Amino acid sequence: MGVGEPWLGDDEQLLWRLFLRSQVLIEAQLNRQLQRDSDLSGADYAVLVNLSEAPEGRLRGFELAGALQWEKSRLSHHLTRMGRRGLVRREGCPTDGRGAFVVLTPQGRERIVAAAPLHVAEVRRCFIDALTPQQRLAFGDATRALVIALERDGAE
Amino acid sequence: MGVGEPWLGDDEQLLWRLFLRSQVLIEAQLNRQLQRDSDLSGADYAVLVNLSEAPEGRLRGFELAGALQWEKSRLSHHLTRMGRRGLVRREGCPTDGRGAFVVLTPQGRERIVAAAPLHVAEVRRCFIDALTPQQRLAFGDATRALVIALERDGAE
DNA sequence: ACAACCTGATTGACCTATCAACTATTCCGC
DNA sequence: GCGGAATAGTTGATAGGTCAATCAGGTTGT
Repeated sequence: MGVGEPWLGDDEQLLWRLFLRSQVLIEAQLNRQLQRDSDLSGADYAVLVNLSEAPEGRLRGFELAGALQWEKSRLSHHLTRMGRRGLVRREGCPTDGRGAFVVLTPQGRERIVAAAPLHVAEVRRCFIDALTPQQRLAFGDATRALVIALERDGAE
Repeated sequence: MGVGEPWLGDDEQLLWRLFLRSQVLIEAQLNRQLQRDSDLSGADYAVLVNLSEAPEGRLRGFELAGALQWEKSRLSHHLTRMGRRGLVRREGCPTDGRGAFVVLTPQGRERIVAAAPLHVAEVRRCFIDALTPQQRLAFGDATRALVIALERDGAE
């Protein structure tokens, strides 16, 4: 036994399946809301939030990719599509010839500013308000432990 | 402010971002492991697990779609691809002319039997063992509340 | 019996994600 | 400074996901 049993116990199994299910449900719910109210995908929203929080609405590609935990090629394709819709723009980096800045356009900023309150309200409704204050504390504690373990693991 | 503030407080914001991040990280980690060790995607694995737990490794399409919470068209496309790889097979339903059974092939069963212990070990390593027993209890409690709220919401 | 409707499933078009290969630039050791 | 390794980003092929349309087979009401 010592190091950990190979199989999961019933309670562990249940916990894991609950977690998987919560992910699927909440992602679906929030994507629906974003699409319906703001014509944005969850991916679009995540990109726009990151840019809008950066100074002058601009980030280097690799910074954005890191923040989102996306592959560079996914980011590149996605930015091309968002560029076509006028949400972002690419700009060369003067100090590093390889690199590029991703810049929020004025329309992009308008869109995220309009979308955010509606989205936040949905997050509150589906997530925050579904938990008691005690549950929120305990949940945050456990989730933090999880994230820390996973990030240590991923960093290597 | 009674009904709930429009914006999220710092602690709420943090909780939400932790949750999002935990989802991204754990999904990525487990998909990587499945692909590397067993040449299966998370979706493949989920299908195979459901079939292998069903009597005789066979389920009606709509049952499988329900269990996975997938759209029928997603399932259909995915089964076509898995069929090409010899993991599953379709079979007509004698008692309902519209319907079809999805059946685990012998190779499919081999694959899931080989994949499961490795995958479970990774779930244990990344998820179960990253939490203390107290954290697991609290996490399960909160996640259950979340799932219940989301399912009530989705059902209407 | 038969029309209207519902259900289980498939298809095709389109959008998104991943992987491997590639280009261009910078960094580093010597 | 020069050759090799590492880094930033793009591209194209392919796999996966969503939506709307379709189809065949059941179900229900009259």
